[in-house]
Amino acid sequence: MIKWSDKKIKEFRVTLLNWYDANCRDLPWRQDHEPYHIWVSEIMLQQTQVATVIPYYQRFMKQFPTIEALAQAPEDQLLKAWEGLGYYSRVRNMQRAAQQLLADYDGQWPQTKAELQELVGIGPYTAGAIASIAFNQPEPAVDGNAFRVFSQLLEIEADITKPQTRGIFEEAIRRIIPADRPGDFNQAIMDLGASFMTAKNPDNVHSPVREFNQAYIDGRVAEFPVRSKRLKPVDKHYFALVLQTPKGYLFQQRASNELLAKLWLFPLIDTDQLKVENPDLTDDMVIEAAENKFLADTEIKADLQFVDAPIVNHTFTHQKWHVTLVSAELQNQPDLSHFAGQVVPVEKLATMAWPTLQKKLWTAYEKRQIKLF
DNA sequence: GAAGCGTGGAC
DNA sequence: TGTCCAAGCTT
Repeated sequence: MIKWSDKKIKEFRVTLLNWYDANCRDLPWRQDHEPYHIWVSEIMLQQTQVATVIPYYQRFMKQFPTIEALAQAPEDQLLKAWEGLGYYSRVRNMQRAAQQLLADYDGQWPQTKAELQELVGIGPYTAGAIASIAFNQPEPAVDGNAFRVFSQLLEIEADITKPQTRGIFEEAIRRIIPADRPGDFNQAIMDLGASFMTAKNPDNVHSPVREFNQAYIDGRVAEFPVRSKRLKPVDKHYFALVLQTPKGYLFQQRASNELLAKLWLFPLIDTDQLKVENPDLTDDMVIEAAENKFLADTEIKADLQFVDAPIVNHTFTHQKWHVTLVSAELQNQPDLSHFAGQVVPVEKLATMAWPTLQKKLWTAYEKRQIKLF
């Protein structure tokens, strides 16, 4: 498959690793090869930029310095430490894997890629990264950087969004990766992909591996990697009800099978669904219908004076939410025995793990215009 | 195998 | 504002 001669492969390794030795990034998780450190960093780095991860990693390591600390941590503390990173199942899975490591492996890490992949949250990329960086195994670690770099070096035209394409890249990399420094090799590819061979505005003129970059030589860099287009996010519409009571704010927990699973948000009403259930509903009646539905569902007996309706937009990977925020202050504590949620005192708000949407809702709430008349 | 899952940076 | 992408994994 790969056309490179043995001589060219050797020259590439030397060129890449010499460059890496002189120019590798000084990152907090590169201070040692502790599998726990490599693991936590790799999980955080999934679909997340290095600059974003650094402060999270440093705080996380202070708070949960060992596998044991991670395994024993209360989930709300873990989620608070993960707040704002997104893909919250990552930290839940990581804790499960930590417990798995202690229970099934007596805290001793398995060192092969296949065994590592058995742990929840560790897929082919992360298993390859841990195996090569922490355990010196000659395993490929194919992330977005590796897809981009090798697709250009070797002009691989397979669509990288297809699951089966990974194997093509892994096979090629297995012939190139050096047995003596596999971890450095994989990390060098990632540093290359983050510096010269970037997705946007690459600088191949100064790239240390420009002579090996067939796509660059052929003037075809922009053609690689081949990737099918992603779908546009679907629009969704909600009302968020901010209810302040003497004992605190009302929150509802997201279901475990939906977006932002098990996180706590202001109560939301799906107004798209409301319109499906009641096709005659006009736009200016939706707000009242939403409020009435909420009061009916919760059996809260109160004369709510909702004010304002700022709209908070938030885009997830597959959905674009348009959330109209309405708020009311209840002077007397209502009967909440039929309310499926919790009342959070003001002083406890800061201990909750708020996804970015909830932060935006809170900001909009604080900025709301108080109508005096 | 396709779809679902968060967020922020860069342009 | 829109679009693409970033050290992907699970179902």
